[in-house]
Amino acid sequence: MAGVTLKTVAKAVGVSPSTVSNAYNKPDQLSTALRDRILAAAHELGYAGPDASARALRSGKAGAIGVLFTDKLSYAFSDPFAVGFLAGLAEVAEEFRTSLLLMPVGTEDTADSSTAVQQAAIDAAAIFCVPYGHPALDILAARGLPAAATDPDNYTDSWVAIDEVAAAMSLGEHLTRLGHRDIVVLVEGAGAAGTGPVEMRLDEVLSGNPTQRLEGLQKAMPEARIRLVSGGHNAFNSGVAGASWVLDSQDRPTAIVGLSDVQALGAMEAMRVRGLVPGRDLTVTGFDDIPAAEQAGLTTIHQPIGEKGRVLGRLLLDPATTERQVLLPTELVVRASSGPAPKR
Amino acid sequence: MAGVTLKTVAKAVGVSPSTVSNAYNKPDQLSTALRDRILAAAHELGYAGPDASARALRSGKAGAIGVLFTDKLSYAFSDPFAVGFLAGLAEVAEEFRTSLLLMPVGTEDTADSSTAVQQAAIDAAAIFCVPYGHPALDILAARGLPAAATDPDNYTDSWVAIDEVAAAMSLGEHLTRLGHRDIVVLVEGAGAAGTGPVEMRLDEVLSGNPTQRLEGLQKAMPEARIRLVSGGHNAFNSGVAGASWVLDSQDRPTAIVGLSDVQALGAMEAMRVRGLVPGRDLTVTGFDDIPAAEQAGLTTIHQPIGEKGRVLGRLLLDPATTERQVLLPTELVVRASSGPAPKR
DNA sequence: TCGTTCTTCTAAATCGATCTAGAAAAACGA
DNA sequence: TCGTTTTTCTAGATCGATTTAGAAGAACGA
Repeated sequence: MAGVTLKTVAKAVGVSPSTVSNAYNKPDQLSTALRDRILAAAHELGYAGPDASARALRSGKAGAIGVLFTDKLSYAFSDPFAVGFLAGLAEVAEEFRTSLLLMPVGTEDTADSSTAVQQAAIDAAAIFCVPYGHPALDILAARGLPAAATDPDNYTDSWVAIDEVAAAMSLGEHLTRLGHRDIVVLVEGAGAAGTGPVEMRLDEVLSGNPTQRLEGLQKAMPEARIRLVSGGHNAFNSGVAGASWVLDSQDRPTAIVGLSDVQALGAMEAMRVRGLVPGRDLTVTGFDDIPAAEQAGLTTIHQPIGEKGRVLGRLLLDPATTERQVLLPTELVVRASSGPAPKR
Repeated sequence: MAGVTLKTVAKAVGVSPSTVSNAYNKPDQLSTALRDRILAAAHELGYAGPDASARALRSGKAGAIGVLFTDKLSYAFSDPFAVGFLAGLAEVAEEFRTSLLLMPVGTEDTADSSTAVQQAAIDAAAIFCVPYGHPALDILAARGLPAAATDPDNYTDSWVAIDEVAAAMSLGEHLTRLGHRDIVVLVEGAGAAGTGPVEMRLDEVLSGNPTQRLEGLQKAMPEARIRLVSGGHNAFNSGVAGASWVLDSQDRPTAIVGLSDVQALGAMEAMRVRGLVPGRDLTVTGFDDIPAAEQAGLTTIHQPIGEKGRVLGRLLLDPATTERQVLLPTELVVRASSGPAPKR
């Protein structure tokens, strides 16, 4: 069973290894009769076709693109935004007969993160929300693989993104129009588990999307008091925790802005538990417009999540795509969760 | 930049290729001084470390496990059950420093499905809800890779599953107790897109989970009239479509049983649109207990979704795991969507 | 001082295919 | 019939590393 290679088959049939290889890869390079004979012999010997690693080595094509995540891989699947993005990417990958290799790169640890990125047999890499300066990016760069990112501030010049600042501004303007002058922003915190929600300073916020979204908010609400609170990493529960902490404090804002929809949905849940109605008692807004946002009636910034994945896929796989940098449109979607600030 | 290999580095430093290889893989096989010199030279030359394909070929380890899906890859991400399973699998994969290679295998087309399964450089395969007899499984078998499945009736003797029949029976008994004698089961249909919902015969239902769940239902409800309806593949929209068709028909059942939660949730949506209240006007039940089921108040069969992935991961990666076949527990979770059948 | 054991390093084989260049045979045109 | 093209097949180099067995030198104990 084991140890059956091209050579074994070649010897059995009485042809050269090259011919057997051709039987699999270039059917028009040999007569049909011989090809059938080879395939039959291969089947009989239990030969499963050319070895993947060997083929990858020789031909230089791995038939897979890697997807880099900062977070643990398990988070990736719990985050609807990531899931939507992956679905889009997968669609294009399928089209090009390419598999998707998911690679967690850890948050900061160089030694660990390197292994996956270094050892992976891939043709190209999709960089999904990995902050600038992450060690894995250097490793990737060293490999010289084509890469495309979901942020313009990444090391590669291929990316698909949205205008985060402008999007956040339109949200900020919406809040301003509604009269909000005192808001709390739920951000993703570095905070270790168990420490509970904490108030953060602007400079503590990691780079990437969050910073730009904050920047946009501040620009659009220059007169507002903006506080930052983190309930943990980017997840529903963190939103619940962060918002609960805010709601139970002596100093409630008039609006809670989740920097992602999942956090905002968590905030809505925290309100529900306390008998508060989003949009009436307190305004809650999100970011991204994941499917659940619509059902929950969450005011948020819509961005074409699946399309982001699809465009990135084409950036990596489709030679016909000449554009290297794609900016997708966003739109403020006003739903029931936002309402006028109560008079003071 | 390109063409920098182990040899290049070796020549530059003036050592043998083996030594450079050891510098990366067996640091204790050479002096620290030399190792540093090698690594420095490598960095300077822009060498990104041992080539993944070559390493995989020589050492026989790809550092990845493949995940086989029947459906299109993009569906995998839209299905909460799949997502939960993947999250669990990913957790274990991470632990073992292994990446996940997602491989769609198409529904039936041999030629197409083979490519991914054949070309993938993987150490083992996770077979996720791929029906028995699927051509990709034969290809996989021929490769002689370790494999584990989410169904006991698959070709490999490693699997993690639930007792589908028993689980379905407990659901059937629940419905019987509530007085239901006329039910419609929403099944996944082969139906091409655009054909609209159709009534199906039992023998038209594909093998695997669905058949067993139906079997359990029938066993527990011998006197009931059980009809099968398909609104398409396994998705929310299909549930909406199938249920709408049923609700608008002249011959409404007293209960709609989704063979998966997403279908059941679709059915609830179809009811909502029509002003019907699940549990009062009509009973709706699901299967799997995905997160959304709890929020929606859906009566369903709970199964440990994430754990299923974790166990499968250990089956494939953890040499310490001796068990080959794991049966996970299930539980009927009664929520608001099921209620007594109206008196006739 | 001499054999013995470590440590450090290397030569050459090997993993399993694909590719290039070209030979042998068959088909073709005039 | 003879050169020319096309079809069919092959030899041998090559992709880039890892591995095995062992050499050279250093350290060690008695």
